[in-house]
Amino acid sequence: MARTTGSHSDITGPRVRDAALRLFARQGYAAVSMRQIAAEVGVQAGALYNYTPDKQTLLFELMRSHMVELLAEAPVDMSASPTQRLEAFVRFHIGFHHARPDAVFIAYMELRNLAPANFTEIEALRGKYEAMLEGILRDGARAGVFDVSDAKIATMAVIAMLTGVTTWFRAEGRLSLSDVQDQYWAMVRKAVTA
Amino acid sequence: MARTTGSHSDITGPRVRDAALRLFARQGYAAVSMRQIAAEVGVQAGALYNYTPDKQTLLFELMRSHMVELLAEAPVDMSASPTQRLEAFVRFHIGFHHARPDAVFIAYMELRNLAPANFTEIEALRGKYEAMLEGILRDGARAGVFDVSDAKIATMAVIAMLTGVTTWFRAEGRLSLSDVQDQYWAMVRKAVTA
DNA sequence: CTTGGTTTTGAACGTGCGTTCAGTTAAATC
DNA sequence: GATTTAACTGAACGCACGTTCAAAACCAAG
Repeated sequence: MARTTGSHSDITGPRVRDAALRLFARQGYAAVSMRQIAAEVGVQAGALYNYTPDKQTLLFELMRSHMVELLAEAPVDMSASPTQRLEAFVRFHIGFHHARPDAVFIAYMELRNLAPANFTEIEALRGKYEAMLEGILRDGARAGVFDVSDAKIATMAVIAMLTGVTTWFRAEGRLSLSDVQDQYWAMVRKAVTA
Repeated sequence: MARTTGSHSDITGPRVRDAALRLFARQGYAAVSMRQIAAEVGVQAGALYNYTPDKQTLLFELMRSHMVELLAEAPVDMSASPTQRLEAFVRFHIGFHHARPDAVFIAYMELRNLAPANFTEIEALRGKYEAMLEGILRDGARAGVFDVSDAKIATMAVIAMLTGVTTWFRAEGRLSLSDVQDQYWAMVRKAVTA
């Protein structure tokens, strides 16, 4: 057996995913060719097929790993109060998404380019994440500290609001990340508080 | 001069735009071919070029007419109180966007597929619309009825929240359009009120 | 029925697509 | 240094793309 360590694939593999992530986010999945990704990495198009069975799977894996990471890092502290849990969620969501603008863009924009089976799987992961927020809102409503007449609607409203940050916020600008987190938390808190 | 009335172009033109709107929204601009649009209309691909100089302009005109219509119909009543104006804006935004899900989808998802000059023009129109909301929030903050530490952030937050409705709301579901408008208005009101 | 302009067809253009694969290169092991 | 095998090249496959255009079809007016 030859070349098990120091293999180029340890380097090229991540570079393929990085290039695909960036290009898909900037131009859209359908508008990016395998040759473009290959050129970005510095190989020929054929070499990409050492790292993905096809273009569709490349997109799917990018989205899946993003969602898995999101779920793994989301704060879960059931001993905290609903208000504390909601604040942690809001700050986490903004911070996590801000650190991965390309992945966020893809996860929200390229759903329609997923093959049906892949779409189902990504949607299930997204559903889990939304359920975390919905649970917080329901617990708070039951405890009387939140006033949300429909937890599902409030969940969608808060997530849309938070995710929107990635469309305009740039850290070089007028505001710091924690400024933005503070202000969004203030708005969310007021919106749901009884 | 022959065939000035009863001309087919009066029929085919709108049908081309309708088909393009629907297909672009469902599959994305880059993933839709001119032949697909033509097939939907029932003509050959070449015939489309009687109605648009090229595919890019077809997308641009769809987006532009959507934004122009949005600006034309947005409520402007400077004699009303900031709270009343904000409520009218919230209800209008949800209602207008709900009636045009395909156009909304395109206007928010296909910006990156616009040629630079076209992008600039669409962004200018969007900026005008956002300025309407920002003006309401600033007026309310000046009058002391709103508490928004940064009107720009609040504008982006509210618009993202409202636009998110189109991603999940279907009128056949559990909730009516006015249910949704009521609940979003309740959340927005609480979020910005002093 | 003829005329004349509008609308559409159908074929063609060059280009780039995703993917495959035989062959080449290069590095780790013996 | 020979062997082994992972990694990559470069060419090719059939296909679909946006766009063009001469010719045909069509229809209202004269």
